[in-house]
Amino acid sequence: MTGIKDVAREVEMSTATVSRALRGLPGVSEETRDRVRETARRLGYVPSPSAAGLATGQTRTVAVIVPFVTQWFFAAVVQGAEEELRSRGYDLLLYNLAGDPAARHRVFSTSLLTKRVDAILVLSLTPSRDELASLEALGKPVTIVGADLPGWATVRIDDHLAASTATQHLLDLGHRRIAYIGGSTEGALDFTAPVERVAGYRATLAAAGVPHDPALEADGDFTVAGGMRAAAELLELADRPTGIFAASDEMAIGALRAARDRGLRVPEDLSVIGIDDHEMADFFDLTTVAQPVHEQGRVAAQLVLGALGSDDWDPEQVVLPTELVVRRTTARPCGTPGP
Amino acid sequence: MTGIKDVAREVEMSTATVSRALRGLPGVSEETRDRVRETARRLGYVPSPSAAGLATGQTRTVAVIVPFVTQWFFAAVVQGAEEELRSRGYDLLLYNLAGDPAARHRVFSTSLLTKRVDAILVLSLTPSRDELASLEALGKPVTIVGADLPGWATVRIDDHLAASTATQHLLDLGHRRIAYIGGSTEGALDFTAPVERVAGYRATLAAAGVPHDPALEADGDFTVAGGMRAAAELLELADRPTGIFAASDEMAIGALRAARDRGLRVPEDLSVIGIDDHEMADFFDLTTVAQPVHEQGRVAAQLVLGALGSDDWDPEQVVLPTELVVRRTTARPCGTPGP
DNA sequence: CTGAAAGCGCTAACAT
DNA sequence: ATGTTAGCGCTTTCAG
Repeated sequence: MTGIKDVAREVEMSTATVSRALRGLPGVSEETRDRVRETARRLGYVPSPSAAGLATGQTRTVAVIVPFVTQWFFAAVVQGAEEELRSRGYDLLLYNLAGDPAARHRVFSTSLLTKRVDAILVLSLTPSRDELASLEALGKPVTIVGADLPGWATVRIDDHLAASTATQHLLDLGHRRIAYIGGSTEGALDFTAPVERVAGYRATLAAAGVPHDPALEADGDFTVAGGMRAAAELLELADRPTGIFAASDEMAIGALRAARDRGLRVPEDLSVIGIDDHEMADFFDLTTVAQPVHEQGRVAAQLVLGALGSDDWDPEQVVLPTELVVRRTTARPCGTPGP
Repeated sequence: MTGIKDVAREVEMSTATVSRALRGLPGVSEETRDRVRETARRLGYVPSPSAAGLATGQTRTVAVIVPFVTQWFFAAVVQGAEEELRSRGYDLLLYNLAGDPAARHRVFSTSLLTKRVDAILVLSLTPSRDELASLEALGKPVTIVGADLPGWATVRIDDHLAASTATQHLLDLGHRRIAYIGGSTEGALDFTAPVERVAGYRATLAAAGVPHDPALEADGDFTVAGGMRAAAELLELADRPTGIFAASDEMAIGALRAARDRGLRVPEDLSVIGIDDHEMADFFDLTTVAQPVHEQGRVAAQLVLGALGSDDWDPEQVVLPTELVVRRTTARPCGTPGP
């Protein structure tokens, strides 16, 4: 295994010079730098991250904590973050919680991450008070994707607005019986999104003078199967909804299926709208409120890397825009006169 | 930041003893061990991976190289691997190629990974000759998921058999015009699967005495959109197929949509079968050949960790079973008498 | 069963 | 512009 000493010996210089030359530090003649670079390349020299890390206290690695990699949304955010990190020479350590509370506890509680990474990206889960304290205690830059946490660096969409946009779209089409499929607003993995989205739904309905009907709110667990179950219930209601707003595209897709199973036509008998603009949304002709998924990963990585640069970091709160994408699962309810 | 010295001072012992005690090495009295453990816990001591790595030459980290994290299959394999690795105290460094040839080249060519990880997991992409040479040169345990590479540790399914099972299922139902949607068999990310699957399809057809028709083979790029495009072409054929075998569920789902767009009923007018048992397969009532996805990740991790234990490693080739899952997208072609 | 001391491979002051 | 000299925090002989 060739080390820095081998390179130094070869160019007949000290390891210090080699180190400086290779890292582009000032105080090395151009000629020396070239010679060192060339020699290092020829010898196949690769610096040891362990040694460099021990000497500098930096690992050039960031931890990405994600609830479920298998969910498209998270995978896409991870991908965005990975691109940005790699382009800046950072490695990405993946911590997949996969709904395991023990895993979650381990990752947050012990300072497992302290000496392992330079910064942390937390995806779409709101850390508990204790967990926030642990994160803070790490004394490392942390960026949270998908949560609204004053004082912390966050990147997210305006969930309240997104929900409002979706609900308003249905209202504008003439719907009044509008159901909501969301996720439980508490639990081991408590996102901010569920809370804000249901609030946006309610507020928009209220603003339109539509009375709130708790029977129209169902829990779809943010999965296709859950969305299907929830929609099935809603569609059994005596006074069934004419429109369903699902807080995620996956649940909306489940709702589509539930409608089909009952012989309901979409959008003639039932309108369905989601949030995300999932990979498969176009495929399902699903009307949705699109959010920049990949972009959230990139921006989060940028934020956290920015912090690594300057020492007086001001945790920024980035809110990325959403956009209504009208496809073919929403229309005026039957019997409504056209515009 | 509390280090091993702090713990040593506290228990009034040498750092050597503390190190031994904490790592469960022999030669430490039970009493001392307990006291050290307790003190370390109290002080919130966490060993520095950089320092330990420098001293031992081990990083307790494994690299996982994946073509696209956003594809469910890969994400699921990663999740399986992550669980296994974490349970054994290893960290997972994610390298997402995302179709970027430059990224791929960087990861494989330079010995970037040499001093960074103890072992490597390569998912579902067949390394080129050069890449294999680089991997070999690392001198670290490597396990490849989804490829059949004699001499290397691999875990995969029998792709030929899976394709054969799918094709035979269609044949058994009475289909004769059976189309195949696969992926290009060459390219930057050349999997083993495409090659083996198309071969299985052809062989099974041949064995049944069905003449080979190149017009019935289309490229679906292993994506939903690609599957839809490919199926659209196939269904425009004058003598169109009565059955479509897609080499992945995502392409099969695309085919389903293409059929629907043309007003074809599935399975009455067209049978469709895939491979994977994708998360959404059940939802689409898709008949498929299921493969153990999560399991492949776990087993791959086990293999590679096993290698880390013993020094005379015998690279094992694990083939996991597949299973035909008949749902409701396949049936006898119209006009065929029942059994 | 425990301790002293010598590194692991690199970086960072401080010299020159 | 380059070299010398200490470490970084842990593990590991080798002694005792």
